[in-house]
Amino acid sequence: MSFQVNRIEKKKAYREIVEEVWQAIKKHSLAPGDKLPPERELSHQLNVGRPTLREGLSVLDYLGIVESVQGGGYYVKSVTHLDLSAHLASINRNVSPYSIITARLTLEPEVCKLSARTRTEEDLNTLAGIVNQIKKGVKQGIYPKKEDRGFHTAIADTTGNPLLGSMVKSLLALTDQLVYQAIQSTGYRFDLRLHDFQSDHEAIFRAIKNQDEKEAYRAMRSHLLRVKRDMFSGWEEENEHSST
Amino acid sequence: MSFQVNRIEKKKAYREIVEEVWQAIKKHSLAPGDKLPPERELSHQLNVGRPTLREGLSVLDYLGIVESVQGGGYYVKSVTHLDLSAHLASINRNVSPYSIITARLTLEPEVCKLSARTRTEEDLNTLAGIVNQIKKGVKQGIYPKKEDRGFHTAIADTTGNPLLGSMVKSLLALTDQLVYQAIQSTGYRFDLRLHDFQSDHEAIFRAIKNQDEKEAYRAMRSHLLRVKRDMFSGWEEENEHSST
DNA sequence: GCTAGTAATTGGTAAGACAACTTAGTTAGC
DNA sequence: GCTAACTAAGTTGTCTTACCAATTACTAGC
Repeated sequence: MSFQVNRIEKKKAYREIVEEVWQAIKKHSLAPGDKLPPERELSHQLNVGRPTLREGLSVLDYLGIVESVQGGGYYVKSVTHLDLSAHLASINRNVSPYSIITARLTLEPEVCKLSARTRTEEDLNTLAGIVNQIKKGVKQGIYPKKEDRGFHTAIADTTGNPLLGSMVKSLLALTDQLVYQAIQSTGYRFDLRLHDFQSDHEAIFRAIKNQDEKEAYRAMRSHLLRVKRDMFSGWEEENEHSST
Repeated sequence: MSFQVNRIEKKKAYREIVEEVWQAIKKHSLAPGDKLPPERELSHQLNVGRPTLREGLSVLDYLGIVESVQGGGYYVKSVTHLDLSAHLASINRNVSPYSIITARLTLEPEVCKLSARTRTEEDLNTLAGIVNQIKKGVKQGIYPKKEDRGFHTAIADTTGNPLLGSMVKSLLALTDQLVYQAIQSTGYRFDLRLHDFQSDHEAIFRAIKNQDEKEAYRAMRSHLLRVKRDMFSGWEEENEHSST
């Protein structure tokens, strides 16, 4: 056997473009909302042809990292994570509301438990703020959806694990998308009992604050079970079996 | 408020190409390993220019759904899930081996527990086959990596939940990638005690077979903890803190 | 079986027509 | 005078055709 050489991998140009732009965003050289240079200029800067540049930008566009508006330019979208699930759902028909809530039930209680162990005092402040905003919203009789999502993602972030954060966020994005679809196509209305909803969140927060792992797990699980119940109340429960 | 109209969305051509090809794969008109028509021909069939077609194919290539080899053609890769994590890792520096194993520890025991509840007799046969192959490999003193991965993904699949399957598979793909990187750059060698490794798998299988949810959780957790220990033995444990 | 040459195919570039948006300037109405 | 609506020119993304380079697959000849 001859000596081993590392395979020289000539990266495709479009991949380098994807990484280049992504890195610029990661390094905050490009902030959400920023405008990228025009195609003609950028292709010259990167020393690639315009069609090649467009291959890279198409990937970023498809992934939801940038947005192109004809005549306007390319704009950096605000992404805090790589949301793969969103377009997975648009293509994969096997993803049902039931499978989403089951996945959340599998993942989030454990994440919550981990959060109770790893959360810092600073994390606690963030969470407290969100819980307060939720309380305010509920008082006005509205469902503070944005804050709800924020609460769940904030917990995932307190674990300091980017993978867990990404997974939880993707599942939440999927939830939004599918629920929205259901409302659009069937007029289905998701009836949430706001009061329980709020006390659930407070219980979860309290457990994380007290670093009570067991209770954190239990509280999150019980919360999601309630959401699941509310989602499927009056619905055919056969969904359970068509969730392959 | 006036009547509601659906926004007329003029889809970008490349997006239609992505969905068209993806659908063909989903419908099994295109099986893994199949060769796509040449760019020029396909672009003619789809009635688009070649650079436009390439934008779509680039997305599919980046997502790992197809593979292009220069001079060879485009081939459909065998994807059972959308493996986004691989690219996430190549771009996101925050993903450390530690965060991967932590994510696995968070997710897989719960998945295993769920599997104990939902597995069918057929699933059991599949798992038994894999366990047997692992035993065979261990007997020969080799680490049956492929079978190991197969075991974990098979368990995820028995839950019947495509999201859980996708998440577990992505984490496994990430593991492979990062471990490979570590070996390449530092000469690091991952020393696994094969015997324990095998008995772990048998214990997990037994628990799932007996539908013992609690034991399934415990067995998987203990298995992953062992893997974690073996991975980091002799390594600076400070990794724990740089896993943001 | 091996090799060398040829065809097929992807990788990448260049230039241009077109469509949609932006901007600035102009006009109409108050 | 001031604002709002229209207009026209410039900017920018969208997509096409055409061309060459690099790599792989194939075939003929030995």
